[in-house]
Amino acid sequence: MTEISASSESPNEKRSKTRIQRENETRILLAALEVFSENGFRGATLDRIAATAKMSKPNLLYYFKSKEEIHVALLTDLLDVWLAPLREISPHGEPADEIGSYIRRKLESSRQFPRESRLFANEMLAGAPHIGDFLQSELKQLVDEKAAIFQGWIDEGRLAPCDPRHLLFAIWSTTQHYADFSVQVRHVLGLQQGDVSYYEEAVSMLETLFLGRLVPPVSTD
Amino acid sequence: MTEISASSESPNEKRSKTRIQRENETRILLAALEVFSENGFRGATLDRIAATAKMSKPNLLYYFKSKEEIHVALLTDLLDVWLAPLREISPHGEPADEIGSYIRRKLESSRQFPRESRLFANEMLAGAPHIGDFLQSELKQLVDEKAAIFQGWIDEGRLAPCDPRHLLFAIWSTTQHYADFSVQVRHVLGLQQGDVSYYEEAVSMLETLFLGRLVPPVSTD
DNA sequence: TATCATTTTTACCGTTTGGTCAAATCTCTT
DNA sequence: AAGAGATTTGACCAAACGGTAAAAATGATA
Repeated sequence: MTEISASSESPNEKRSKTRIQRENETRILLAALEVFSENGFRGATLDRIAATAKMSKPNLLYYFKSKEEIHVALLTDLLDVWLAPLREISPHGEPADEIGSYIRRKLESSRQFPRESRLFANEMLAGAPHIGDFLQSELKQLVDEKAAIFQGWIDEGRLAPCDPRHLLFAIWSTTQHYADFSVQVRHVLGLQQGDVSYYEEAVSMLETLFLGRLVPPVSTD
Repeated sequence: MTEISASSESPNEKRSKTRIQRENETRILLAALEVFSENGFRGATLDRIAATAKMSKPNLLYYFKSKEEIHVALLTDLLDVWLAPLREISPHGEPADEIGSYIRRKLESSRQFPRESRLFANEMLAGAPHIGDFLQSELKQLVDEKAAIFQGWIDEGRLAPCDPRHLLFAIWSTTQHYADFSVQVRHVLGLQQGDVSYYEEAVSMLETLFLGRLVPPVSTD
């Protein structure tokens, strides 16, 4: 398995990109996101990606020289999206505000980028063969940093005692669930295919859950 | 896509099973669980399943007549495992006890059957092509029933006001996360491959989270 | 130990898969 | 309008894919 490091485009490592190049690369990446996020890396096929992108397979391979290269390109973009909401947590705000807005950012991310979320989930389920390094280095480092902030709040009595890392796990899982398990959510709630109206209820539920007791000075009554 | 309904075994629909038959079917199912749970239905191959089961592919197909039949057999077994903890929730207990023990049952299920959990997650990510009916009928019905219990508690002031279905989503996601995203959990916590020592911390975190405020009369101090 | 059903293997089949190649077409610049 | 470079296509390939047929090997039973 090739882990991601430096991304290199296919036609002409150097010269700036053509209009057609830019258009087609986005089309391919969009189609690939659709297919990879549904079936995972092994379950996806170049034929399906090409068909979704309305493009012949050899033409697709003119822009990305392998299935893996497309996947790596998607994952690279994804990791920024994934980390962005976490980075914003500040040690200077009120715990309730910081956690509350982090939850809202993550939920918003689930609503806006459900396929990216499923792409990430698929990679996890497969054992993170392509982004293991990222998890161990970049992510771990950022989590350590943010966990320290939480721990500080706990020590000051501004946050209920708990394991900061597991608090993050709880936030990640509950928010991503609405993207990754949206089929189940919709079926249980009796909603149609494209209906994502449950996000308002989700915000309310998760704020009640995470801010109700974990952050003592705040009352949600 | 074939939805599951009645399961039929391959050799001899009627006569009782041989020792060899029983042994080989379990070996196959175990190997298939390993492969399907990592790569999903499309990403899994009969060759890999056969290799994992230390069996030739035609021999494997002597016991199950298609890839799909193996998958259906696994999903059928899975659904019972998945529903069991939910069924146990009783309207007669204390909200804090019922929710607390439900969380512990779900966490225990994640620890004991992580591959089953990932199999389920893969099916969700793919859009539930095989168990869509189950979600809409059996699961929805059971959820409606249990949600009514929660709603009763809310009306009696024994549970903080919230959407009962979304409360269930939160419990499902947080508990299953430890099985489905175990790679991420381990990497972030800096643990080794097989190390699942984080489950104790998880119990503690989730009890703090779900029982801290949602259930007012109980104090976790 | 002979017999019969069960189990396993070997050799295969048609299709799908990821990927290549050279020729054909298109686009942009001059 | 012509030439060069960028783009697209059709024909193809070897390997992997899900699955089959029939013979060979094994197991149970009398």
